[in-house]
Amino acid sequence: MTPSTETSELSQSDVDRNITNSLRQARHICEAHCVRLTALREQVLTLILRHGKPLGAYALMDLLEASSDRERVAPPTVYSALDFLLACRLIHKIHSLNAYVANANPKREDSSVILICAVCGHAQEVPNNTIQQAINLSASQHKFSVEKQVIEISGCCATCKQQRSK
Amino acid sequence: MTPSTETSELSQSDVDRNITNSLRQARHICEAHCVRLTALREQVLTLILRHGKPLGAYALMDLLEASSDRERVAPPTVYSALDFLLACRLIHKIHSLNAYVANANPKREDSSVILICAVCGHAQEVPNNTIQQAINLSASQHKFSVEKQVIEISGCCATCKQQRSK
DNA sequence: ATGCAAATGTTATACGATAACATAGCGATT
DNA sequence: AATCGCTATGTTATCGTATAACATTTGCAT
Repeated sequence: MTPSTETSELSQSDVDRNITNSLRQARHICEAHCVRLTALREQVLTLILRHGKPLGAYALMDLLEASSDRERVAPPTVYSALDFLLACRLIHKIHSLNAYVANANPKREDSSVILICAVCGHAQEVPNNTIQQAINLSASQHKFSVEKQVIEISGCCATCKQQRSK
Repeated sequence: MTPSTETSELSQSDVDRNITNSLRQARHICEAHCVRLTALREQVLTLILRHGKPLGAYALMDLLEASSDRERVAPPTVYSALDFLLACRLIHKIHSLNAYVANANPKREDSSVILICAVCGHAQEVPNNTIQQAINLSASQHKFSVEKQVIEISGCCATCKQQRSK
C-alpha cells in the first residue's frame, strides 16, 4: 500500500473530495445548460476523474464493465458519452495519446495546455495565458484565424524527477 | 528568394524544385548521420513532399501502390519507413489528424508549431520562438522537463479567407 | 564466401472511431 | 393516462490507425 504514489501530498480522502466536488460542479453546469448528465455519462466522467490519468476509450469500456453492474457496452455507447462530455468541456481529449482526461476547470473558457509525464502517466493542465498570447500573435502574423488548438507537452514531472534522484 | 511563401503563388516548377532540394537535403542529412535513405524511405518521403498536405498512413499505402510499380505494401512496412523519417526529423506527425507532413526545416533543432487550415487542408510550419519561450517558462514553473511537444493550431488560413470573401 | 545487422515483408490482431439503424426512456401536450 | 416526439442508449457492422511477432531478404564488414 503506497501512501502517496505520485502527485505529491494528496491523501485518498482529498482525492475523493475533489471528485465529489467535480461531479457536483458537472451537475450544475449541465443543469445550467439544460442538458442531461445521465447515469452513463456520469459513470464515464466518474471513472475518468477517479483514474486520474489519461484513459483510452477501450480501457474505459473495461472499467465500465468492471465497476458498474452493467453489461459491457459497445464502442458507440462510450463514444457518445465521451462526445457529450467533450461538448460540455467536462473532459479533454489528448490527441498524442488517444485518451481522455477530466477538465480541471470546465468553467474557464480558454483552451488548455497539458503537461504529460512520460514516467508516471499523469497529465496536468496548466494556465496558458502567455502561451495563448504567443500563439495568437504568431497566428495573426500569418493572417490565420484560430479555431482549435492542441498543446500537449510530454516529459518528466517534478515528482518523478525527485523519485529518480533517490 | 522565392517569389512568395504563399502556396497559391507557387508554380509547379517551383514546387518541383523545392521537392528536389528537400530530397537532396534529406540525403545529405542521412549520409551525415550514417543512416540509409533506402528506396522505400525515399519513395515515402517523396510522396509526402509531393502531396503537400498531411497524409495518412493508409492513403500513403495507396499512393505507393499507384506510383511505384511495386506491390501493395502492408501497414508495418509503411510504418517502419515513417518511423525512420520521424526519427530523422524529416517528417512530422500531426496527431490531431493522424497524418504526416514533411518537416519544412529538418536541420532546425526546435520543435514545430503547425497551422492547419480546416478548409484547404494545408499545414504550415511556423517559427515558434516566442511560443517556445512561453512553454519553457510555464514548464519550469511546474518543475517539468520538456521532452516532446505537440502544438497544432487549426483554423482558416489567409488564402481561404480571401477566397471566401470573393 | 560467410556471417551479422538492418530493412523489408507477412500474418495476425489490437486499439480507435463511426455509420446506420433499432429500441428505450423522458417530457410535454392533449 | 395515452400519445407523440425527441434524446439517449444499444446493436451490428465496418472502417481507420497502429503494432506485435516472426520470416525473409539485403547490404556490408570481415
